[in-house]
Amino acid sequence: MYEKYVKILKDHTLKITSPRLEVLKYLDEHHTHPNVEEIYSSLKKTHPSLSRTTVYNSLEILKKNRIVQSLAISGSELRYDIDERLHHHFICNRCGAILDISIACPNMDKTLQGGHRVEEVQGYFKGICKKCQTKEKGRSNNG
Amino acid sequence: MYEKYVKILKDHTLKITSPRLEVLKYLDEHHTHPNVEEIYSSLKKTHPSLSRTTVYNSLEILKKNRIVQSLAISGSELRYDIDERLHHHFICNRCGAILDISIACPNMDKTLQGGHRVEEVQGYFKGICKKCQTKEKGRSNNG
DNA sequence: GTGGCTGCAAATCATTTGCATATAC
DNA sequence: GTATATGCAAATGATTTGCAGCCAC
Repeated sequence: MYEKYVKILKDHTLKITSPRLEVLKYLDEHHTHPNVEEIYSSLKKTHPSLSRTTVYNSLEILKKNRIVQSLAISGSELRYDIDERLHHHFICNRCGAILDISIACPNMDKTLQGGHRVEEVQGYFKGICKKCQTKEKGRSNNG
Repeated sequence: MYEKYVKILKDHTLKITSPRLEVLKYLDEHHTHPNVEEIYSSLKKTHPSLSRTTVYNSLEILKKNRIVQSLAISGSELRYDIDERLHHHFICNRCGAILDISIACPNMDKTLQGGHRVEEVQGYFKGICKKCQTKEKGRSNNG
């Protein structure tokens, strides 16, 4: 059940603790780009002693080890994602859904014109998702 | 002196107020991607009655009118920029500088694979800027 | 004249910090 | 056994809100 996550932590020489395994499992099973509150309140149900601080701590160390990445796309709070390289994100300005975008952006992991070394690229696409467009058509074009 | 900014506001049928003109002028003259505090404390010197709230309000309405854009690139606070379309940003993880990147990312202003309508694209490139790389070489490769 | 804007103080909300206890190795 | 992680409560810091007075149009 947890071997997969144990392995990930071991591979990065991180201590194996319950909160880290749970956070990792949660992100692996929910590719919805949850914020801290969502992760916390969900895990709290089965692990009542869990604290928000620990969720923050766990995410922080997973992030430092490039196991997860944080997204500032929503504006108000950070959202988290298992860090599979080379994908970007779309946020719907209507419903707030955050979707993975698999187009490759050129110039990743390169040195830019000015000589700046790029270590990470995040592409944030904002607009109206398919679903919300359909809804709009449905009720003509008012509101 | 302010005609340029008056025109911008008029073109968007916004009321011409001193805070709006000053914020606009500040961003036009400082392409450093300042945060609210920087804008506020700078303008406060010459306009002592200015309030932080008004800076927030002004930026908000300028943003709604697509005259400025906000960047969530720094993590902790929003940074602002005169909104010239089609440019992206690089942040140096060492010194925190935010630089304009002029490469064009494909797939802007298009409909993505999933049928999502894109209205805005922000590319955040993170790494080590030229200057900081030079500094590092200077002192060998420790610390 | 009036609706929208400004500016103040208080509230909110995500995140961080300090610290005592617990636990992985 | 010890360094590190957890969990609690309090602190911080950016941003928002409520509201009274003011000003652009």
